[in-house]
Amino acid sequence: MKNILLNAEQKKAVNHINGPLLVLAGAGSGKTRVVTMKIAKLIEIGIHPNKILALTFTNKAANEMSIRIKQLTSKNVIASTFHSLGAKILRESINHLNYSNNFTIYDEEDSLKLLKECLNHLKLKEDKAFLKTIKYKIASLKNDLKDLDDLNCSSNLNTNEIKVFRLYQNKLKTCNALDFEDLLYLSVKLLKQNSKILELYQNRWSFILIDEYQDTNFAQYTIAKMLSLKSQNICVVGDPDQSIYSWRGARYQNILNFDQDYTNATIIKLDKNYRSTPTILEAANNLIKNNSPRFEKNLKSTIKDGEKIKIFKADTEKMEAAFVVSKILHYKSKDIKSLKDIAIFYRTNFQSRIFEDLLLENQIPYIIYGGLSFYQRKEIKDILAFLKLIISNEDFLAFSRTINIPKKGFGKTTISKLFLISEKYQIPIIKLLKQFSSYPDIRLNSQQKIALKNYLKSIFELRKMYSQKIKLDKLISQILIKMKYLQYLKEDPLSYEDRKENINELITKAKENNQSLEQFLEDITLANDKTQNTNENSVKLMTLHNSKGLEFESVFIVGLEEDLFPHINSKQSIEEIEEERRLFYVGITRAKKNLYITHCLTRYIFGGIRPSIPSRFLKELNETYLDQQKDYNIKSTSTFMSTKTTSHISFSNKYSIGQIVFHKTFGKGSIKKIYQTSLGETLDILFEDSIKSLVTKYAKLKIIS
DNA sequence: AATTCTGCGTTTTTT
DNA sequence: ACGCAGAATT
Repeated sequence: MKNILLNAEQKKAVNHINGPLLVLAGAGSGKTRVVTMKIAKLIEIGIHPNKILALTFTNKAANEMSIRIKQLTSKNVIASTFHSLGAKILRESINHLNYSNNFTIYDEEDSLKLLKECLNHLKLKEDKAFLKTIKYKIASLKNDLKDLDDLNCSSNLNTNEIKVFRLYQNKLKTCNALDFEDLLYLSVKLLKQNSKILELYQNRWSFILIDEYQDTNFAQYTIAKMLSLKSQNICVVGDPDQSIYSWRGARYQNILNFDQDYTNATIIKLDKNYRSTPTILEAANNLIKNNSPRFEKNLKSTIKDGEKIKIFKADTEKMEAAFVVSKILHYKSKDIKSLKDIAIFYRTNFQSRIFEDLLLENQIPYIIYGGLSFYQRKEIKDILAFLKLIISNEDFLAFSRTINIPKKGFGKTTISKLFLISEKYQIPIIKLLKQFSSYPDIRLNSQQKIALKNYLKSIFELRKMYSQKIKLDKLISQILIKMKYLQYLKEDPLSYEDRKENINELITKAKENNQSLEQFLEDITLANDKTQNTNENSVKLMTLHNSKGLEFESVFIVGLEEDLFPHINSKQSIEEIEEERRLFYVGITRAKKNLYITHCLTRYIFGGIRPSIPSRFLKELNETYLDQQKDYNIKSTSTFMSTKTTSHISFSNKYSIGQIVFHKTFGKGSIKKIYQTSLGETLDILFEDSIKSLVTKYAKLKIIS
């Protein structure tokens, strides 16, 4: 054990074996290190790896932890999110709750669609605001473990909302599906209801470690509590000042009350920061003091002081991006920093676009973390829906998504009616349709009848192939053929190339997959792999929320404007403002050496230019740590501003063979062939490892030489 | 009843 | 600028 690399407090935490332990760890104090080293220690003293359960908040964190533990001990330890843990427990044991073990998991979009179906069913207006509220309320009730049966007295739901909740829960069951919250809610229900099962899991994991404990909600807190009740070996690590998920039910009180929840708890504070310069850290400490009451920390840097924090006031969001990109170009051109050490953080996803444009113009590789995930794309979800139908008779949403692909006269009304009939007879939707002629209330026109028969025929052919153990990637290719999916995509030529490319990527991922189809689908729903390409040496773009747990040499936090950050929807209460402030605190403390903070005087938003007021948080940063940037290298900006205009200039002779072009995902490539297709001018381009055919009017290309 | 058209409102953060 | 829900059209 390389305890030598740990300080006294860290060692204490690592060497604490039995009994509840709370590690209050400030930003950059090496908390994840402590968790991984502690696990290594447990294995070293002879605890079987299977007995250890490490819980994290994101899949990325879970994966990283597994990898680090593997490196340290060459053993596999289960590191997962609470949601994956829930899925695992329920997959094994949900039959005790009268559910089927082969349930599917509905993501946010699916769950909203089902909720819409409920409103329809109850003849309630499909009002967007209402939909959002009810979704939020249902999620909150589940996260707070409120029982559906005593809703009337305890909840703030009106009678209509209660009806919707009931119906929604019923429909989920009809579809043999669970939503995200169910994974936690039903896990608790199961563990509470069945002491044998509880004991089974208590015995399975006798050491539980939880990272980012300040972000646990009541359901997660309860799962942890129940599972560790017997062994009492629970170690939680976190920082109340980094609690940024209260809108998802997180309660930072969980970490503050730990010593009351677990008697004999040992508390260890880590207050040495190994990440940031004193300037950055002091500024962050100062800022967070505006929140009260807090658990006072005295986080001290261990590094020699560094540059001041650079503040830049831009006229427009374009200038803001230009400033950031000019700084990055500066670092790049002088080889001062590698691109992978640079990150840009923003409050909302839509802010990323302008940075993307400018980075692309300047041939700076970048990766966006988060945003619309690959698996949330329409075409991917379509294919996944077909896959779901291969293994499910019940999944109504999968049916509803696919029945009209390609268009065959099935509209919303007909589809909803079919669902109601299937509910009425309590027969799974696919089974019902297979013999629709024996149900007089299924009224279809002759075109629909033929189309439905063909659709089902294809589904059953696919099922047959599946039962004959066809490879997953081949199965997807078969879906494309049988369902005429690519032809369907061509109906929208503007998006065709992109979507086809995404499907190819899905096929590639399927090829690498060695697990069951069920597991593949579950992983995709829960794991939400959002990384787009693998170029390590690229600038990272992400929301502040996504930045938690990461660190970078140089960080740009952009858009420090009232109503954007703090966000306009988070200004109702002091609590919300304080959470926004914690979010800023998280962002600041990600920076190791250089921190830039920018804001604009005007911003183009909702299709119009609006004046922006500097964020209140800027005033909360102590002047002594700041350096106002007056100007920046305009020269480089104007260059790329002009290239932007030239890129709009005409097409005919724009490209020639042998030219080098740059593409966001594929990188640099040379043009091998130019020809016309039905979609217009098309180029075959040789990229690093492959030749791609790209249609010039759709693919974003930049000519390099 | 489905598809096509059009004008309106919309954008917080994520498992 | 975009998507989506109602209106107009088939």
